[in-house]
Amino acid sequence: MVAAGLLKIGDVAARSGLTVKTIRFYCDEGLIHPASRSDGGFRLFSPDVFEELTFIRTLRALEITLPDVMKILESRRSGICTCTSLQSTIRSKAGEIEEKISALRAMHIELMDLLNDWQDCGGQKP
Amino acid sequence: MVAAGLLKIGDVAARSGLTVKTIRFYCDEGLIHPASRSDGGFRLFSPDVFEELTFIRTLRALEITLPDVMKILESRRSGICTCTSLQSTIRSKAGEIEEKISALRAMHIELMDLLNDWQDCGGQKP
DNA sequence: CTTGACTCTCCTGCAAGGGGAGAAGTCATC
DNA sequence: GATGACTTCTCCCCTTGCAGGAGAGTCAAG
Repeated sequence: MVAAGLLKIGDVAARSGLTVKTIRFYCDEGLIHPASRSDGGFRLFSPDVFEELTFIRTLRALEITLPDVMKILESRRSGICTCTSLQSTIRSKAGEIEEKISALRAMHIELMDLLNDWQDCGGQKP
Repeated sequence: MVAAGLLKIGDVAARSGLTVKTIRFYCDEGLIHPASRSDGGFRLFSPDVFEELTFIRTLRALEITLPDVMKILESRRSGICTCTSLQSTIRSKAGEIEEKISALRAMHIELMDLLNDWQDCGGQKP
């Protein structure tokens, strides 16, 4: 063990449910930062990273883009209240989700209509 | 005009609502085929292409992938009844859409809960 | 014949990572 | 201290469905 309490990327991946690739990618993108590096160059993470990764996962599940996630994380870290921007981001996402839901509903109805029309196809070319 | 009744890619784009880039891309991918080429190499399309492009747009709006779209188009062109494969494709897409809708609903509820929890933030760091 | 609009092919890039190569680090054991 | 198994490192290419641009060639009109 290189340092007490610090975790290697594989441990972080296993406990967070994300892949090593993804965590490395988030580091490269500046979303998270390893607490330090081992002498050999291994990324070493503080356990605090799990809270951040959970936060990131939540935002990503809402299809918030990585640049937006980064902005929110930076605000959060800087101690500036992100309530307003976060709320507006989330509110707009909620709106997008509503739109998507109705678009999908319309699609679903259209699909069902299509299937009904073809019930009696009988092997003919459509 | 190089040939009577044939359209250049720009005309097809303008009337179909797709971009020139997209049409060229569909040609490259083999989804559609120009009726011929001009001596200088311009793609020339029969007006029949609009029907196919409309069909493609419908399938794409359902988020059916281009390879799947191509399969369906090929079956359609070959005269083989595509009812079965088309129906199964569409049925699975309908299933996916249902899943997406419920996932989005869950997200939406989660978002609303989040927003409600933050009603009384009062400028504090979350 | 020239001009301007259109089109050609080829290359690069996007989101959000995944896959793999080849080299190097780490840890436990002998 | 050396070995062997496992992990991690960086670097590069792949994905989907196009968009953007470079540089060159084509078309139709004046």
